[in-house]
Amino acid sequence: MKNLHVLIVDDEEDMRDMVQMYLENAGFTCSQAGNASETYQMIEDKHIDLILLDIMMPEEDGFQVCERIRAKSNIPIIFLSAKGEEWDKVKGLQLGGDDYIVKPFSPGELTARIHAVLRRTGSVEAIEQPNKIGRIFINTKGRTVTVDGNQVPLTLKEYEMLLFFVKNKNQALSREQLLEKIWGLDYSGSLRTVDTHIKTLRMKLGAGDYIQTVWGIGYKFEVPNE
Amino acid sequence: MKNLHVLIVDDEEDMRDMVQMYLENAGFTCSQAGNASETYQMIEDKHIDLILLDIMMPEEDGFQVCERIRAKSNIPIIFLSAKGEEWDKVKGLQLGGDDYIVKPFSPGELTARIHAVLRRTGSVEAIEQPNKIGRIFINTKGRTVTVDGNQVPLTLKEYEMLLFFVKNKNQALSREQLLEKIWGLDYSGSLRTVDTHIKTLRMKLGAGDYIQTVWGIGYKFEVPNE
DNA sequence: TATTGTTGTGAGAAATCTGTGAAGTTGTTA
DNA sequence: TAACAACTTCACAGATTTCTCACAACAATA
Repeated sequence: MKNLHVLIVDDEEDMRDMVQMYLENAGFTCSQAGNASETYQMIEDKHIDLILLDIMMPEEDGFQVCERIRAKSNIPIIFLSAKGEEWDKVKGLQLGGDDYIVKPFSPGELTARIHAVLRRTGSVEAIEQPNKIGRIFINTKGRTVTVDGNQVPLTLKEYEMLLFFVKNKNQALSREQLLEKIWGLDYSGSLRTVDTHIKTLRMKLGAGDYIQTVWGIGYKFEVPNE
Repeated sequence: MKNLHVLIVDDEEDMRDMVQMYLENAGFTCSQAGNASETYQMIEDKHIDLILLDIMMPEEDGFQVCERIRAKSNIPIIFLSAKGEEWDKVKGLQLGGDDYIVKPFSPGELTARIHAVLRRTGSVEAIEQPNKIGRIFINTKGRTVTVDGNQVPLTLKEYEMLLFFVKNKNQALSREQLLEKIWGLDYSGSLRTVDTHIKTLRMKLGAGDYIQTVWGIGYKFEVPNE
C-alpha cells in the first residue's frame, strides 16, 4: 500500500495529536493544520490524499473550509464533529464531504472510514481486507460476519475486536494491547472488560476454538487448519 | 548491535540504580538524572538514544520535562509511572512520549519495550529475534515453542526462562542471575525455585540435554551440534 | 569410604489468573 | 420517559501456575 498523507484540521492541538497518533500507528503519514489559512497553505504545499476536517473552528468553520477547498480540488474530506454539536449531515455532504465521524471515535473506526472513503473515491487501489478465515466470513463493507453461512450479529466492540484479532492472527495479544487499539489510548477502565467481550465473541463464533487463552498474557486468534 | 545510551530520569536514586542494573545487563550504556535541570544538561552534554522518564518528580514533573525536550529534540521517550499513580496515557503520548511502562516492571518487559520503541522510531535496525535453536523452534509473536515439530505448552516462567537461556546460550548462569533477570530484583523467594522450573523445562523439552547443570554454579543452555 | 554440600524430584500448599453469571451503567430509540 | 441494547464492573468458583518443603540421589573432598 502506498504511503498515504492525511491532513488533520482541528483547532485543538490535543485532538490533532491524538488523531495523528492513531493514524501513524495505522501506517499513514500526517500533517496538521489548526485553522483555515493553514489548511489552504498545506494543500498548496504538499500532496494530501485525504483531509480530516473538524467542523467547529473559530473564524472559518469546517463547512466554509470545505466549500473553498472544493472550489478547486477534489481531495476526499471526512468531517469530524463533536458529539452533541449541532450539525447537519446533509449540509456537510452536500458541500462535498465524503463522510463524517462523530467524536469520540475509536482508532479502528477512524481508519476504517478513511479506508472506505479512499476506496470509494478511487484514490487508492482497493485495499485488500481480510475476508475468509476458517469458517468465518467477514464482510467489511457491510460490516457483517457470517459463520458457517449463518450471519452472526456482532456489537461494535465485538466486531472491532474480531477484526483486530484477524489482522494479528497467531499473535499473542495482551489485554492492554487490545484495549489500546480498540478502545483507544484514553480508556481507563478495567482490564477484565476484555474478558467479558471475549466470552461473548467466543459464544457467537461458536465451536472452532478461534480465540485461545494465553495464560498470564492475554489472548490469541488462531485458525484451526492453516 | 551498536551501543545504545539510555538516560534514566527519576528522583529516587534506588529506582535509577535498579533500572540501570537491568539495562546494563541487557547491554545498554546508562546515565542518570535526578531532576529536570540535570536532565537538560545530560541531553546537551552526551549523545542519548532514549530517555526513561519518571512522571512523578518534585519541581518539574515528567510531562513538563517531556514538553521541553520535545521543543528541540526527537529523542525517544518512555514514561515510567508507578502503579496506581493517577496519570493520563493520552497526555503523555500527546506530549511526544513514545511509550509508557507501569512500575513495577520486570527486566524483560523493560528491555522489550525499549527495543520496540527504538525499532519503531527507526533508531536502530530491527533487532533479530531468536528463532531456531537445535530442534527447538521459538515463535515469539505467538509465544509458542515447538520441539521436533510438536508444540510444547510452556508456562510463563518456563517460557521466559527458555528465552533467557537461548539468548545466553553456552553461558553458565547462576540461580541468582536467573531470578534477577526473569523474576526481577525484588524477588525474595527461595533460590531452589529455579530448580523446580528447570526440572519441568527439561521434561518438556524432552531428550536433548539442552540444559546442563554447572555444579556449584547453576545451569547452562547448550545446543548439541552447533 | 565417610562426610559434606549440592542438586533432582514428587507432593502439596499458596498464589495468581481466567471464566462466567449477574448486576450496574450508560446510551439509544421509540 | 420507558424499554431496550451495549458496555462495564463485580464477585466468586475453578483452573493453572508458582513456590516451598522434605528427602533421595549425587558430586566433591578428605
